[in-house]
Amino acid sequence: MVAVPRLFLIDSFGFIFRAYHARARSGAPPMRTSSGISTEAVYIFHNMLRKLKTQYKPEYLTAIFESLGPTFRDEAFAQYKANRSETPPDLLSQIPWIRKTLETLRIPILESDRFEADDVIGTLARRAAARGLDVVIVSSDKDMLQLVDDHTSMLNPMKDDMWYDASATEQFMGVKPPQIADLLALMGDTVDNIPGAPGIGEKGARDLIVRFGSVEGALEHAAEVERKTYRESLQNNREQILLSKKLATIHTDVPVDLNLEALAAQGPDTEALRQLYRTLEFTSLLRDLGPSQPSGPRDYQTLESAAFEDWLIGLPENQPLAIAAGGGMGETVVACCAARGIARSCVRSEIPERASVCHDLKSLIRRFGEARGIEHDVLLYGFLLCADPGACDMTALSERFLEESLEADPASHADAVLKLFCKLRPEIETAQLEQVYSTIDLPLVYVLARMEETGILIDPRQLMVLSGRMEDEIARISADIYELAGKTFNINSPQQLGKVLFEDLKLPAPVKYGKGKTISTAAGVLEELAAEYPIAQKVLDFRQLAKLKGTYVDALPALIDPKSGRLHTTFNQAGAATGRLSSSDPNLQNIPIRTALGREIRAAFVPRPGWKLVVADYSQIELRLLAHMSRDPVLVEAFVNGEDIHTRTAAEVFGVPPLTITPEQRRRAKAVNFGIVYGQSPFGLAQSLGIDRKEAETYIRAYFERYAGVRNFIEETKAEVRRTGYAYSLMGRRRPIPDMNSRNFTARGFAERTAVNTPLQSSAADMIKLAMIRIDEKLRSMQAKLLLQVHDELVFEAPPEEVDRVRSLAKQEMEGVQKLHVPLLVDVGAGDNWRDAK
DNA sequence: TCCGATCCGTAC
DNA sequence: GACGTACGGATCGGAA
Repeated sequence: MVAVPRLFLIDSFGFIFRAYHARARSGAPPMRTSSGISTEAVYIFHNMLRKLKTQYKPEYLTAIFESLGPTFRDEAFAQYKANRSETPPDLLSQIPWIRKTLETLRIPILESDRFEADDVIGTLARRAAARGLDVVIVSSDKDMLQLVDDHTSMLNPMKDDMWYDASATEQFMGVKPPQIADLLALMGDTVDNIPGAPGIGEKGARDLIVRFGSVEGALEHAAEVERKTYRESLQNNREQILLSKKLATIHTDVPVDLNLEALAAQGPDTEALRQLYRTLEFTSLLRDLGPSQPSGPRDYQTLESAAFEDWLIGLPENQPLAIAAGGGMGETVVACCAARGIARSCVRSEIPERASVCHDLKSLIRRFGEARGIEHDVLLYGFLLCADPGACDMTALSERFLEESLEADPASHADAVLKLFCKLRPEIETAQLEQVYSTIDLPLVYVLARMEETGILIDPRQLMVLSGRMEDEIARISADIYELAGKTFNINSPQQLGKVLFEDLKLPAPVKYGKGKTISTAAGVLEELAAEYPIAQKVLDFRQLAKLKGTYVDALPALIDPKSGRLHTTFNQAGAATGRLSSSDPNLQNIPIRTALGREIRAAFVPRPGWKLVVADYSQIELRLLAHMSRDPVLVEAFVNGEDIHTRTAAEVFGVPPLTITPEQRRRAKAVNFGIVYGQSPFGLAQSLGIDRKEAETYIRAYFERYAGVRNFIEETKAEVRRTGYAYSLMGRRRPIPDMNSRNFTARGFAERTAVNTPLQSSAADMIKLAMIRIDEKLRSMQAKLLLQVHDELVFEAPPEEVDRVRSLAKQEMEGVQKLHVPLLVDVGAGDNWRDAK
């Protein structure tokens, strides 16, 4: 006997909903990638599909969806089965991935924006059966069983691949398949919002349908029903019951075509599948696929200038052109990629105006002076999506998003840049990150490029003098330490130092040993010993001097660019997970300020001769953002009234009038405020204040009693991040926080603190970036220059006649950058060096 | 000889 | 274990 070909009809949303809710009910934490994409439903759905294909080898199959295009998000999908609780965002966000999965598995999607999936399935089932096919409905919805007949069966993948033919259906439901709508009409279905007959449950409904054959039969013979509640329910709810049957009945005659050729089973697109697994971090599936083909551009030519130019000119108008630069500064190779696999390279010293896509626009601008036409920077795209500073160089982006290792030549780079653009740009749009990109990150590139190019002047002679003095002091302190230790050793080696202090000299070792083999000699440990053991204080003094000398006093002069005579840092826009900038080579965001010696170093940062440095810094920006986001009345009031926030906190926590607050009380309140922003624990606060945990606990308790709005904000923020997997800034920048549901106590605690801190730090970062863009715009018509950004501070250089304008411009733009529920305050100062300008 | 891990300390 | 975000210097030990 020749087997009849089979058509599998997959009830996609029904399966997805049930799979998702089964997991949610189980209380298991949601499955996410390290970048925060929810993947649980995708994974389950994918596995179901794969099993379906391998186990049953259907000749034809298709996945039915409810609706078409982007509207399904807002309308059809959200309202799918009105009684279902609102679609959780982490399920909604998986729908595009599920569709992508179907595409890569080459399973055709059928959807209709006008008819319910049930009706489409019903209609297709009947039409296929009429053409002599066997139909298998893949669903976990018992409503579907009404479609079962001699040619149509149902497979429930949620229930261990239970098969339902006509007899199994009758056994399972207690009625024949055509009677299932009748059964549901009486018993109702809360999930599908079918009211049913009040007072008649599953058992009663089954008995009635078996006895009378149908809803209509039961209604007609209602008077014969012995049980009073049933009888009256039938008699009194006639309309509702008939409506229920209408709702429960699946239509088999909606106008959809059955195009069998389009539904023929095909093998998956293996390369796309590999990429998908990579993105979704389905590592075991990835392994099953085996190794990928290495891929550079297939068509790669090196051209002479003229031919290269001709090629560029010949490219279609709106085709994206990716660019990458290679070679040393002397011989610069520019490679362009116009379409996948097609790259041309040429030795040139400028960026073609035609180029529109790159990786790290700022470095191109620094290198070539200009890069006019570039609108897309895949470095920034990648970072906006994953907020992982370690994942955004070309190598990491290729690994992470393209599933391939990157080859070294510029043409392969250009090729990969284009591929990344094609992949990341749509993700930026679906993640609603386009706004942040176009209003903040992209325009900031040009501002930062100018700042780096300008650089800042330091006075090396001042530092040389300082270096000599420190050298002497270090020698003296070293001698003292060796004297006290009774031998010489390398004080810079924590290992040797620990042995000397805690083994040779037998100082009381810290309770907490270092994680590894060494005993901690950290400052906190030494501080506790300093009062009793002079050597501990000496080591602290040594450390401070050695640190400042090595890291700043001696290092900075060596980094002066001989061409400009200035220091040119690199600002990394993808350097901090919160969206803050980072600075390196040299890092000018950690120049000392706290100690007198440190301030000496700061004093070596000077304006060009005759000019002034102007410094503008936000006062308490993160606490103000906390006030804004939490709307805590006490915190808001304090800022609105322009109070000293730490004094006010002290007054609240200690329960006394602000005027009676002692400096020590204020100090403690300040630590509490810091702790709040960083997600404090009693232990951390105790540590930072040198008090015991109990006392720290009483402060925290008192704080949250007085600032209940802050406590609510913290709890709500954590809940939100737990639910969505992301922390967001006010501007919509996001950071995946994957560990909120970790079973690992430490990892979860860390995630929770990050979840609270990130919205504050990210929003502050976005705000100062926006202010920089606006200020830079106005500075274009002036001589003054923006030189540095240090998270909440901007440093300018201005000729004397522009100092006042720069001061007021900075203050105005920074304070007015964003309207909050509390005022923003910016302090401005000017002076002959960085220390004195503050 | 180089490179990464570790410890430590600087900034906001 | 324990308070967020970075960068970098010095040491140390293993790999090349």
